Amino acid sequence: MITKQITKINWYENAEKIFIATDCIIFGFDEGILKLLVFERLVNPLKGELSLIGSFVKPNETAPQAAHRVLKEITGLDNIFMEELKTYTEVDRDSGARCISIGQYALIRIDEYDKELVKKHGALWYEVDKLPKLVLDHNKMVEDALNRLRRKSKFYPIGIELLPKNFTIPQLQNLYEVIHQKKLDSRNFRKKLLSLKLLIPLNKKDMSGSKKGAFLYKFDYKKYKKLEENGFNFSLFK
Amino acid sequence: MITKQITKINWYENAEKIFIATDCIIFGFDEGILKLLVFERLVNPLKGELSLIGSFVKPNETAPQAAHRVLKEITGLDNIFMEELKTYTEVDRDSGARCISIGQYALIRIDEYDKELVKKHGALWYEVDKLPKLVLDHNKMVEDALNRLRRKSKFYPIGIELLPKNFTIPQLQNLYEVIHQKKLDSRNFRKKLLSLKLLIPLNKKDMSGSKKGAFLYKFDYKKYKKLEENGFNFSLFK
DNA sequence: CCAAAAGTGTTCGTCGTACACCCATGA
DNA sequence: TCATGGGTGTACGACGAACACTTTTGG
Repeated sequence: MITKQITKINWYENAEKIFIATDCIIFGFDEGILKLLVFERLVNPLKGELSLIGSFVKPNETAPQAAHRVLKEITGLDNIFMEELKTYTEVDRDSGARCISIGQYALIRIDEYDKELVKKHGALWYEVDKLPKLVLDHNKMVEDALNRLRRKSKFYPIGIELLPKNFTIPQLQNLYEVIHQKKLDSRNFRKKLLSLKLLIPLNKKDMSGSKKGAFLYKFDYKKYKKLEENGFNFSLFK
Repeated sequence: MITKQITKINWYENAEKIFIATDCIIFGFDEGILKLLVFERLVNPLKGELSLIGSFVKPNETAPQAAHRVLKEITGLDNIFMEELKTYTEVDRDSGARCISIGQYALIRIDEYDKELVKKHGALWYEVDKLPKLVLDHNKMVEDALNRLRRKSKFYPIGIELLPKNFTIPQLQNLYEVIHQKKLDSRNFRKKLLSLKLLIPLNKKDMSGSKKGAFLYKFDYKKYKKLEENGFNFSLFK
């Protein structure tokens, strides 16, 4: 027993600990434009430079917990859609110290977040295709997250997370067109979408987008979940 | 400048370093069975128990480098297909110390690895559906990796990495049937596969699987790469 | 000669795609 | 009344799915 304990101590003593951070790639969809929430650093190091919102992972929390903690702090939102992207482990990615980062991308509903809080923390929305230089490897993280968003939204209804809970079909089409940088035929889009029977009609119109107004729907998450378990693919175009 | 330096030091001093490991979920395909390479621990801690093959990430290497290092050590192989799966960051996942792990799954060609080396390191192949209890959260890692393999192999030709470089169409079909736990129609499978024009015929037969023998092919990686850049999906069934 | 796996074509239905007009409304 | 975006139907082609028999050869 004593031997085992000693060996165990040696086992860990042979290794070196490393700083571990998590960075959030936060997307929002505002007036037909895909945007990213970045952060003007209020403190050193790198004060004044732009970066993703991140944090060290603390000894008593998991990486997702750390990410949700900072997201809550800055947007006021719980229950944000967030998913691990990948780790960034280059030896010299952070000149200050050896530090690996777990990239996590988040999709937030632009009508829900706390605008005061965001402003207070020096966070700003940038259009994804007009991004400034960010610190360290953060631009690469954004690029990776965009690719993931594009690929994943082809087969999973994660785009819905970027729209208000009640949304119209033209809004969703517009979102898909922006994400995939491609015009879609509205008749085919609508037909395919409705054939999935995953939208619950609210029989109310949203009048903000046009004079005629467009019917509002909400997504049937429960039904989708059941379908997904049987290998169903949510795909709206090829 | 001095101020900045001091602030910077404080920035990192507020954080705590953590042990960081990487674990490899190594799949192989042998005689129609999907297998996993596990490791009987030769040293403490947990001597004698079964685990995935892993290592701490050293101060001077990235996580993929660490994974390739241990894979080379144990199988003798370079250039193994390997991809990050996800991180495992539960606070108490390792009772010995706070330690997060980056799971990476690997696909190896069962005809290529160094059997002597593997034996020497106490590594053993287990059928994936007859897995024993592994240490820590390693069974969860395997489950996650299997799900990834199933999903990803539907749209990307990663299954090829599990077959010898020269393989037959029935071999590939068999692999797909095993991965996706589903019988496929050989006529439709063959037709679809050949229509992609991604197999280079070798005009040689493999006689090991039947009396008649089956023609050998190799995969046209170059051609696939070009197609993939244009959004092409390698998919052999629904 | 026979068992066992490899290889080959056709039919049918579904789904993706292309395409043009009317509707409702606020200004 | 007109400009703007919302909503609807049809025809065609491609592709996935179902399905049965012949070929080869080692034993």
